[in-house]
Amino acid sequence: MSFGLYFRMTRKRIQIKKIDNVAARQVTFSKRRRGLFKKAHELSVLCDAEIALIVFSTTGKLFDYSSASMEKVIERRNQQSGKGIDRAVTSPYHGLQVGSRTCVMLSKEMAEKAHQLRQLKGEELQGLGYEGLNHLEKLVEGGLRRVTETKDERFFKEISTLKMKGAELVEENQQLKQQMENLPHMVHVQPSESIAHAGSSENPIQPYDNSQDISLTLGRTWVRVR
Amino acid sequence: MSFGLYFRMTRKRIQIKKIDNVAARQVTFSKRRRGLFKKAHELSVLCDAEIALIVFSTTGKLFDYSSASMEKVIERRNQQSGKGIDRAVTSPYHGLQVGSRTCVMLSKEMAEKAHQLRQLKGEELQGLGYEGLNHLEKLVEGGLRRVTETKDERFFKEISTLKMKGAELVEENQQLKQQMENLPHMVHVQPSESIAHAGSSENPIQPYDNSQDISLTLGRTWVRVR
DNA sequence: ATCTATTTATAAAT
DNA sequence: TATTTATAAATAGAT
Repeated sequence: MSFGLYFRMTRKRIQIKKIDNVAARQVTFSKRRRGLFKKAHELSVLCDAEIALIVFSTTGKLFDYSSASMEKVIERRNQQSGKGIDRAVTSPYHGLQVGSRTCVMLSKEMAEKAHQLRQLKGEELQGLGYEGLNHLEKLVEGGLRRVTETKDERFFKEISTLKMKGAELVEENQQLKQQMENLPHMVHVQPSESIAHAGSSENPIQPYDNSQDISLTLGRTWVRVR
Repeated sequence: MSFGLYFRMTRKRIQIKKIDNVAARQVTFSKRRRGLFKKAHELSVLCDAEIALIVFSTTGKLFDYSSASMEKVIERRNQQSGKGIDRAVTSPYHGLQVGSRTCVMLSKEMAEKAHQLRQLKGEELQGLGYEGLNHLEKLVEGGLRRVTETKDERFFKEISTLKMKGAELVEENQQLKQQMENLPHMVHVQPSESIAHAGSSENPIQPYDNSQDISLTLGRTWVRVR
């Protein structure tokens, strides 16, 4: 047996996108389906979880697994995710006067606010009928839109600020270079690799104050400060 | 450090039985639940399978995943597992061999793809019922999400690139100032308000290439360049 | 949460 | 379809 005479291109990492080759797709489906069901079972046993898993192959074949009763799990989910139960109480606080505030009313209002807040986060939706859910959805969509807009505004603002600052620095550098170029060539200037710390104060050119820069986060791709 | 003085009993194989320790069980639940959902998603993408996965933790918390619409998958299963003769309804392509593609079929598929494309743009929605619209909505939402994510990634990348460029400029700036400081004070340097354009070339200090910087930028706590 | 030694899953070949 | 094997991914236990 010889080592390293040829390189195996096989058994490599794959990307998670639809497998084009039909045969390969079926093989993978078969293997991974087994793996998935095994993992589902293990999770249910190890952690005492209730699990329902339904898989349809491309060809329409059904595979399913449930730690208990499929119907029971599905029903439990239906209740939990707040479907079906349309309480007649879509607006329980109808008729309350805002002006006449007692402590009792305030605490009720507080509770209601908390409830609304949780609903905006997608919780406690059981009491909502179609109308209510639709209204809530519109509300959240609007919120999402505004959040995104705000975020984008800030991105753009930051970027344009940075561009300006960058341009200023470029200009200043050019000035400095220009000035050095125009100097009598008594001293030969070369780029220095290490930066002697300038503890100066009387220098006509103010040393750059980098006291804040220590805490500058440049994200993942941090600059190598040579 | 010494070798072989003790044997690690850790990270060993585990048996698939309910984990007694509550804390450990919760940790495992969290880890394995993530893994399970990931695998489910991968299977749906790789093999174009339709999947529904419902998990209830011991504490009663619901986690679910569906490659399409949960309700649709469940409904499809109800039909499939309940009756035996449901094939014709659920899969209109049943009986067609994938391999035997004629020109007619290809053109049909093409037309179908074009139709789907227009639906993704919000057109030609007449033929869709509740389930179809819901599925489409999920699809478009997912698309929106990915577009936003991609956009954000680029923003961040640009910002960090700009920060790097900025840091380099600052450094160069410092070096230049340092060098000037160390020069014999024959020439008095003062900051000029107007910038003479430096058309330099023989300068031993490489001029900063700002040809790209027009479209670049830099960070929030940016340096104050006086 | 983060780190790794190990186990487990699995892609490609057979 | 099952088996094999190199490699990638998941994860148990520790920190």
